Amino acid sequence: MAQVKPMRADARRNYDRLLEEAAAAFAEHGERASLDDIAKRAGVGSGTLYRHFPTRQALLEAVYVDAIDAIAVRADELAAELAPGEALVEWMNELAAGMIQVRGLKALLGSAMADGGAEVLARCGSSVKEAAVRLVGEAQREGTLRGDVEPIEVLRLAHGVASASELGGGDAVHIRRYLSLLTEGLRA
Amino acid sequence: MAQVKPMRADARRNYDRLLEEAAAAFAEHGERASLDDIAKRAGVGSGTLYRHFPTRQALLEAVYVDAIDAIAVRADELAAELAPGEALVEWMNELAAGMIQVRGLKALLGSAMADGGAEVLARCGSSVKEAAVRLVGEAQREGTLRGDVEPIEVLRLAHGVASASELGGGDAVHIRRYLSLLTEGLRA
DNA sequence: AGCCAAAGCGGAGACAGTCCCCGCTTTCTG
DNA sequence: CAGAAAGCGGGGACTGTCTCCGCTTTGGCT
Repeated sequence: MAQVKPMRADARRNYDRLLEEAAAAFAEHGERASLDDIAKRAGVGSGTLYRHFPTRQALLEAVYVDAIDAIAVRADELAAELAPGEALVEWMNELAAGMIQVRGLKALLGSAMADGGAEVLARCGSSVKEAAVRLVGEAQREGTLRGDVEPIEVLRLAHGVASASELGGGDAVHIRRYLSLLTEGLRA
Repeated sequence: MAQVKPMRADARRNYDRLLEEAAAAFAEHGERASLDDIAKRAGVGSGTLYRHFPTRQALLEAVYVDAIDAIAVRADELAAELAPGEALVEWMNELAAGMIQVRGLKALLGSAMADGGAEVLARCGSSVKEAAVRLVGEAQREGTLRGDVEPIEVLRLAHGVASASELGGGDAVHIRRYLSLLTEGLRA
């Protein structure tokens, strides 16, 4: 998705600098870090920040595009290594872990998975959705995943697992535990 | 929990008025409604609001004590009407529905279910926790619920179900669906 | 090289929210 | 009914968001 018209050199410089500082600030202070502060740290005026990224959401999206793409790529790696059913569960595990560890990613992906959130994050959310479609399809063809489960449901359940795990501290043990309760079911 | 020393008449009046307006404001504008605005609507200064409720959390807690108690009471009603396993599932369903419908309740109960959140909401959170202990115990004794599931895990899973359902619109159909996927498990 | 239109910058400032402080008012007590 | 204590309230400091517009930088063009 290269610019149709290349950015002016100073604009490009500021854009990159902002992205860099935003990543640092979000990592340090959480997804609610002050935007004006990010601008200051990047050595630009706040107007410049808001021109490049009209909303906090837009900035978060730009910052986490890489993390989101990595999640989508990871789906294919797992599909190549493991049986379809295992690949799906392992992917959900990594997806939930990513949503917890990378601060702000859960809310961001959440809005991509929300009912009318299609347009908001069309670009980066879609690669994750496509990955889900593939993994779910294969697991169902294999016969280890319930046939009536939709890919979007799997994504939302991963979000739910992340939410539940977060309450317990959000470490790997909790994620595996709640994911296992989901895959196995609560029935005796 | 009556005051050891009764409140002064004007203090009591303001307290009640604030609670009333806060409930209206949270219902209307969500849990992030302006606190100064609530004070204004209640006809008191912001200082008065902050004296009675030092944090937003404290105000939310006070507003939703009733809703939370109702959830705890509902556990016993369901236990009397249904088989233990069904009572637990139905309660989780109502718990998740409550967390979505009563705006702010999900975040509030979330902090009560969080790892170190014991003290924060000791009072109103504990009645819910005790209800969970009862329902889980009976369902396990009956043999319809996995024996290794902890009550706190059930609460966190209800929170997770609410999170997942919210992404789909948060209506009753979604809640039942995600809860059913959890109880039955994802395996074919 | 030098010009100049357009692209882009940046920070002042309007606005909204949170929360504290402390002089003033109301209530309760004897 | 007076005095002390409890409580009030709103001004104001502070932080964050976001816009506006005069000024600067850039890059194509000669």
